[in-house]
Amino acid sequence: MPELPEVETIARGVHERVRGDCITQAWFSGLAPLKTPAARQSKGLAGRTFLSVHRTGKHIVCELGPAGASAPDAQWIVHLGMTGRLLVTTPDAPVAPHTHARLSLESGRELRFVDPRRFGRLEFRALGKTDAFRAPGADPLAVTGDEFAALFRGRKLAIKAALLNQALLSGVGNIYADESLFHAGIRPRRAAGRLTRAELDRLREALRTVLRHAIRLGGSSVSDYVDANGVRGFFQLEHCVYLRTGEPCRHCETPIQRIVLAGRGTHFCPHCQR
DNA sequence: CATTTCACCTGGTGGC
DNA sequence: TGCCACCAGGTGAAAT
Repeated sequence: MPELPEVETIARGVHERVRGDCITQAWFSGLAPLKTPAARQSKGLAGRTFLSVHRTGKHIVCELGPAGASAPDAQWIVHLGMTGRLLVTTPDAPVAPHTHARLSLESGRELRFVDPRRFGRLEFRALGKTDAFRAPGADPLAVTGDEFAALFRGRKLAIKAALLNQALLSGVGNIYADESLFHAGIRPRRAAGRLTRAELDRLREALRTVLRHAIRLGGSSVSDYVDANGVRGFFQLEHCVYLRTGEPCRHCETPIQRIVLAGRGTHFCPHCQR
Protein backbone atom coordinates (compact mmCIF):
# COMPACT_ATOMS: atom_id res chain seq x y z
CA MET A 1 0.00 0.00 0.00
CA PRO A 2 2.30 2.63 1.13
CA GLU A 3 4.89 4.73 -0.58
CA LEU A 4 6.46 7.94 0.66
CA PRO A 5 3.28 10.10 0.71
CA GLU A 6 1.17 7.43 2.44
CA VAL A 7 3.88 6.64 4.99
CA GLU A 8 4.40 10.37 5.61
CA THR A 9 0.65 10.85 6.16
CA ILE A 10 0.45 7.92 8.56
CA ALA A 11 3.58 8.96 10.48
CA ARG A 12 2.22 12.50 10.93
CA GLY A 13 -1.13 11.17 12.11
CA VAL A 14 0.41 8.74 14.57
CA HIS A 15 2.78 11.42 15.83
CA GLU A 16 -0.08 13.79 16.58
CA ARG A 17 -2.05 11.15 18.42
CA VAL A 18 0.57 9.27 20.45
CA ARG A 19 3.32 11.79 21.20
CA GLY A 20 3.88 11.84 24.96
CA ASP A 21 1.85 8.67 25.45
CA CYS A 22 3.43 5.77 27.35
CA ILE A 23 3.15 2.15 26.20
CA THR A 24 1.78 -0.01 29.02
CA GLN A 25 1.73 -3.31 27.17
CA ALA A 26 2.50 -4.75 23.72
CA TRP A 27 0.87 -7.82 22.17
CA PHE A 28 1.84 -9.60 18.94
CA SER A 29 -0.05 -12.25 16.98
CA GLY A 30 1.61 -15.58 16.27
CA LEU A 31 1.90 -14.64 12.59
CA ALA A 32 3.17 -11.09 13.11
CA PRO A 33 5.95 -10.21 10.63
CA LEU A 34 8.71 -9.47 13.12
CA LYS A 35 12.35 -8.56 12.57
CA THR A 36 12.91 -8.59 16.33
CA PRO A 37 11.46 -11.52 18.34
CA ALA A 38 8.13 -10.81 20.05
CA ALA A 39 9.45 -11.23 23.58
CA ARG A 40 12.19 -8.66 23.03
CA GLN A 41 9.79 -6.21 21.39
CA SER A 42 7.19 -6.49 24.16
CA LYS A 43 9.81 -6.09 26.86
CA GLY A 44 11.44 -3.13 25.13
CA LEU A 45 8.20 -1.31 24.30
CA ALA A 46 6.47 -1.63 27.69
CA GLY A 47 7.16 1.37 29.90
CA ARG A 48 8.60 3.55 27.13
CA THR A 49 7.02 6.78 25.90
CA PHE A 50 6.59 7.98 22.30
CA LEU A 51 8.85 11.05 22.02
CA SER A 52 8.13 11.50 18.31
CA VAL A 53 7.11 9.60 15.18
CA HIS A 54 8.46 10.36 11.72
CA ARG A 55 9.07 8.90 8.27
CA THR A 56 12.40 7.82 6.80
CA GLY A 57 12.06 6.41 3.29
CA LYS A 58 9.09 4.04 3.56
CA HIS A 59 9.77 3.34 7.24
CA ILE A 60 7.85 4.79 10.18
CA VAL A 61 10.33 5.46 12.97
CA CYS A 62 8.98 5.85 16.52
CA GLU A 63 11.50 7.50 18.85
CA LEU A 64 11.03 6.04 22.32
CA GLY A 65 12.36 6.90 25.74
CA PRO A 66 11.50 7.57 29.37
CA ALA A 67 8.63 10.05 29.80
CA GLY A 68 9.83 13.61 29.28
CA ALA A 69 13.27 12.57 27.98
CA SER A 70 14.83 14.81 25.33
CA ALA A 71 16.76 12.05 23.55
CA PRO A 72 15.40 8.60 22.61
CA ASP A 73 16.96 5.44 23.99
CA ALA A 74 15.10 3.09 21.64
CA GLN A 75 13.25 3.00 18.32
CA TRP A 76 10.26 1.05 17.09
CA ILE A 77 10.43 0.79 13.32
CA VAL A 78 7.36 -0.09 11.28
CA HIS A 79 7.49 -0.99 7.60
CA LEU A 80 4.00 -1.40 6.12
CA GLY A 81 4.91 -3.62 3.17
CA MET A 82 2.06 -3.75 0.63
CA THR A 83 -0.97 -3.95 2.90
CA GLY A 84 0.12 -2.72 6.32
CA ARG A 85 -1.89 -0.19 8.32
CA LEU A 86 -1.08 1.59 11.55
CA LEU A 87 -4.18 2.80 13.38
CA VAL A 88 -4.87 4.63 16.61
CA THR A 89 -8.11 3.28 18.10
CA THR A 90 -10.08 3.04 21.29
CA PRO A 91 -9.48 -0.29 23.06
CA ASP A 92 -13.08 -1.41 22.49
CA ALA A 93 -12.94 -0.83 18.71
CA PRO A 94 -13.54 -4.13 16.87
CA VAL A 95 -10.25 -5.88 16.13
CA ALA A 96 -9.82 -6.11 12.36
CA PRO A 97 -8.81 -9.43 10.80
CA HIS A 98 -5.01 -9.72 10.40
CA THR A 99 -4.28 -7.46 13.36
CA HIS A 100 -0.72 -8.47 14.24
CA ALA A 101 0.26 -5.96 16.94
CA ARG A 102 -1.61 -4.05 19.64
CA LEU A 103 0.16 -1.50 21.80
CA SER A 104 -1.87 -0.39 24.84
CA LEU A 105 -1.25 3.23 25.75
CA GLU A 106 -1.51 4.97 29.10
CA SER A 107 -4.14 7.35 27.68
CA GLY A 108 -6.41 4.33 27.20
CA ARG A 109 -6.04 4.17 23.40
CA GLU A 110 -4.34 1.52 21.30
CA LEU A 111 -1.90 1.61 18.43
CA ARG A 112 -2.69 -1.30 16.10
CA PHE A 113 -0.76 -2.82 13.22
CA VAL A 114 -2.91 -4.65 10.64
CA ASP A 115 -1.32 -6.42 7.68
CA PRO A 116 -3.20 -9.13 5.67
CA ARG A 117 -0.29 -10.11 3.41
CA ARG A 118 2.34 -9.84 6.13
CA PHE A 119 4.91 -8.19 3.86
CA GLY A 120 5.46 -5.55 6.55
CA ARG A 121 8.16 -5.64 9.22
CA LEU A 122 8.24 -4.65 12.89
CA GLU A 123 11.60 -4.00 14.49
CA PHE A 124 12.70 -2.84 17.95
CA ARG A 125 16.12 -1.23 18.42
CA ALA A 126 17.67 -0.42 21.77
CA LEU A 127 19.92 2.54 20.95
CA GLY A 128 23.45 2.24 22.20
CA LYS A 129 23.24 -1.50 21.59
CA THR A 130 22.26 -0.83 17.97
CA ASP A 131 22.76 2.19 15.74
CA ALA A 132 19.85 4.51 15.02
CA PHE A 133 17.91 3.58 11.89
CA ARG A 134 19.01 5.16 8.61
CA ALA A 135 17.42 4.78 5.20
CA PRO A 136 20.06 3.59 2.73
CA GLY A 137 19.06 5.80 -0.20
CA ALA A 138 18.70 9.52 -0.77
CA ASP A 139 15.48 11.32 0.21
CA PRO A 140 13.75 12.30 -3.06
CA LEU A 141 12.46 15.51 -1.48
CA ALA A 142 15.90 16.62 -0.23
CA VAL A 143 18.31 15.34 -2.89
CA THR A 144 20.10 18.01 -4.95
CA GLY A 145 20.22 17.99 -8.77
CA ASP A 146 23.88 16.96 -8.81
CA GLU A 147 23.33 14.16 -6.30
CA PHE A 148 20.28 12.98 -8.22
CA ALA A 149 22.16 12.84 -11.52
CA ALA A 150 25.05 10.97 -9.89
CA LEU A 151 22.71 8.22 -8.67
CA PHE A 152 22.06 7.03 -12.22
CA ARG A 153 25.41 7.63 -13.91
CA GLY A 154 26.72 4.58 -15.77
CA ARG A 155 23.67 2.45 -14.97
CA LYS A 156 22.20 0.26 -17.66
CA LEU A 157 18.98 -0.71 -15.93
CA ALA A 158 15.66 0.89 -16.82
CA ILE A 159 15.00 4.23 -15.14
CA LYS A 160 11.79 2.85 -13.64
CA ALA A 161 13.73 -0.01 -12.00
CA ALA A 162 16.31 2.50 -10.72
CA LEU A 163 13.57 4.67 -9.18
CA LEU A 164 12.24 1.63 -7.32
CA ASN A 165 15.68 0.73 -5.94
CA GLN A 166 15.57 1.89 -2.32
CA ALA A 167 19.36 1.86 -2.06
CA LEU A 168 19.43 4.74 -4.56
CA LEU A 169 16.32 6.71 -3.59
CA SER A 170 14.26 5.80 -0.57
CA GLY A 171 10.51 6.20 -0.61
CA VAL A 172 9.55 5.92 -4.30
CA GLY A 173 7.29 2.98 -5.16
CA ASN A 174 5.28 1.79 -8.12
CA ILE A 175 2.62 4.51 -8.23
CA TYR A 176 4.93 7.49 -7.89
CA ALA A 177 7.60 6.04 -10.19
CA ASP A 178 4.99 5.77 -12.98
CA GLU A 179 3.40 9.13 -12.25
CA SER A 180 6.68 11.06 -12.07
CA LEU A 181 8.00 9.48 -15.29
CA PHE A 182 4.79 10.59 -16.98
CA HIS A 183 5.14 14.16 -15.73
CA ALA A 184 8.78 14.23 -16.83
CA GLY A 185 7.87 12.82 -20.28
CA ILE A 186 10.27 9.87 -19.98
CA ARG A 187 9.59 6.25 -21.01
CA PRO A 188 10.01 3.82 -18.12
CA ARG A 189 12.26 1.47 -20.15
CA ARG A 190 14.90 4.11 -20.96
CA ALA A 191 18.33 3.14 -19.60
CA ALA A 192 18.95 5.20 -16.44
CA GLY A 193 22.52 6.10 -17.45
CA ARG A 194 21.43 7.37 -20.87
CA LEU A 195 19.12 10.11 -19.65
CA THR A 196 20.32 13.64 -20.36
CA ARG A 197 20.90 16.07 -17.53
CA ALA A 198 17.86 18.02 -18.67
CA GLU A 199 15.72 14.88 -18.44
CA LEU A 200 17.10 14.06 -15.00
CA ASP A 201 16.35 17.59 -13.83
CA ARG A 202 12.79 17.23 -15.11
CA LEU A 203 12.45 13.86 -13.38
CA ARG A 204 13.68 15.17 -10.04
CA GLU A 205 11.30 18.12 -10.30
CA ALA A 206 8.40 15.80 -11.26
CA LEU A 207 9.12 13.57 -8.26
CA ARG A 208 9.16 16.53 -5.88
CA THR A 209 5.95 17.97 -7.30
CA VAL A 210 4.07 14.67 -7.40
CA LEU A 211 5.19 13.53 -3.94
CA ARG A 212 4.41 16.87 -2.29
CA HIS A 213 1.03 17.08 -4.00
CA ALA A 214 0.22 13.52 -2.89
CA ILE A 215 1.20 14.29 0.71
CA ARG A 216 -1.10 17.32 0.63
CA LEU A 217 -3.97 15.05 -0.49
CA GLY A 218 -3.26 12.41 2.16
CA GLY A 219 -1.76 9.84 -0.24
CA SER A 220 -3.37 7.49 -2.79
CA SER A 221 -6.12 5.10 -1.70
CA VAL A 222 -6.04 2.50 -4.46
CA SER A 223 -7.94 -0.21 -2.63
CA ASP A 224 -7.98 0.10 1.12
CA TYR A 225 -5.27 2.48 2.24
CA VAL A 226 -6.22 4.64 5.23
CA ASP A 227 -4.25 6.95 7.49
CA ALA A 228 -3.78 6.61 11.27
CA ASN A 229 -7.32 7.87 11.81
CA GLY A 230 -8.87 5.49 9.26
CA VAL A 231 -9.32 8.25 6.63
CA ARG A 232 -8.68 7.60 2.92
CA GLY A 233 -6.40 9.73 0.73
CA PHE A 234 -7.39 11.49 -2.48
CA PHE A 235 -4.34 11.44 -4.74
CA GLN A 236 -5.69 8.44 -6.68
CA LEU A 237 -8.03 10.95 -8.33
CA GLU A 238 -4.99 12.76 -9.74
CA HIS A 239 -3.29 9.69 -11.22
CA CYS A 240 -2.43 10.23 -14.89
CA VAL A 241 -1.20 6.73 -15.77
CA TYR A 242 -1.13 4.38 -12.77
CA LEU A 243 -3.85 1.68 -13.20
CA ARG A 244 -5.29 3.59 -16.19
CA THR A 245 -4.46 0.95 -18.84
CA GLY A 246 -6.44 1.60 -22.04
CA GLU A 247 -7.93 4.84 -20.73
CA PRO A 248 -7.17 8.07 -22.64
CA CYS A 249 -4.10 10.07 -21.65
CA ARG A 250 -5.20 13.23 -19.85
CA HIS A 251 -2.94 15.29 -22.15
CA CYS A 252 -3.28 13.73 -25.61
CA GLU A 253 -6.05 11.08 -25.41
CA THR A 254 -3.70 8.27 -26.51
CA PRO A 255 -4.63 5.05 -24.65
CA ILE A 256 -2.36 4.41 -21.66
CA GLN A 257 -0.19 1.32 -22.14
CA ARG A 258 0.74 -1.29 -19.56
CA ILE A 259 3.94 -3.33 -19.64
CA VAL A 260 5.71 -5.41 -17.01
CA LEU A 261 9.05 -4.00 -15.91
CA ALA A 262 11.11 -5.12 -12.92
CA GLY A 263 8.24 -7.50 -12.22
CA ARG A 264 5.80 -4.65 -11.69
CA GLY A 265 2.90 -3.36 -13.71
CA THR A 266 4.16 -0.23 -15.46
CA HIS A 267 1.89 2.38 -17.03
CA PHE A 268 2.80 5.12 -19.49
CA CYS A 269 1.58 7.24 -22.37
CA PRO A 270 3.36 6.16 -25.58
CA HIS A 271 2.84 9.61 -27.07
CA CYS A 272 3.78 11.92 -24.17
CA GLN A 273 6.68 9.80 -22.90
CA ARG A 274 9.78 9.34 -25.08
C1' DC B 1 29.66 -6.32 -9.21
C1' DA B 2 24.99 -5.08 -11.43
C1' DT B 3 20.75 -6.61 -12.85
C1' DT B 4 16.73 -9.68 -13.19
C1' DT B 5 13.52 -12.94 -11.46
C1' DC B 6 11.04 -15.06 -8.05
C1' DA B 7 9.07 -16.22 -3.62
C1' DC B 8 6.78 -14.54 0.13
C1' DC B 9 1.14 -13.81 1.48
C1' DT B 10 -4.05 -12.69 1.24
C1' DG B 11 -7.85 -10.82 -1.13
C1' DG B 12 -10.42 -8.63 -4.84
C1' DT B 13 -11.99 -8.76 -9.61
C1' DG B 14 -13.56 -10.42 -13.85
C1' DG B 15 -14.17 -14.25 -17.27
C1' DC B 16 -16.35 -18.58 -18.12
C1' DT C 1 -22.84 -19.76 -7.48
C1' DG C 2 -18.16 -21.71 -8.16
C1' DC C 3 -13.68 -22.08 -9.98
C1' DC C 4 -9.60 -20.10 -11.88
C1' DA C 5 -6.31 -16.86 -13.59
C1' DC C 6 -4.53 -12.64 -12.75
C1' DC C 7 -3.61 -8.51 -10.38
C1' DA C 8 -2.26 -5.57 -6.24
C1' DG C 9 1.11 0.09 -2.61
C1' DG C 10 7.34 -4.06 -1.32
C1' DT C 11 11.59 -6.23 -0.74
C1' DG C 12 15.23 -9.44 -0.10
C1' DA C 13 17.33 -13.79 -1.64
C1' DA C 14 18.68 -16.52 -5.48
C1' DA C 15 19.87 -16.83 -10.13
C1' DT C 16 22.07 -14.92 -14.24
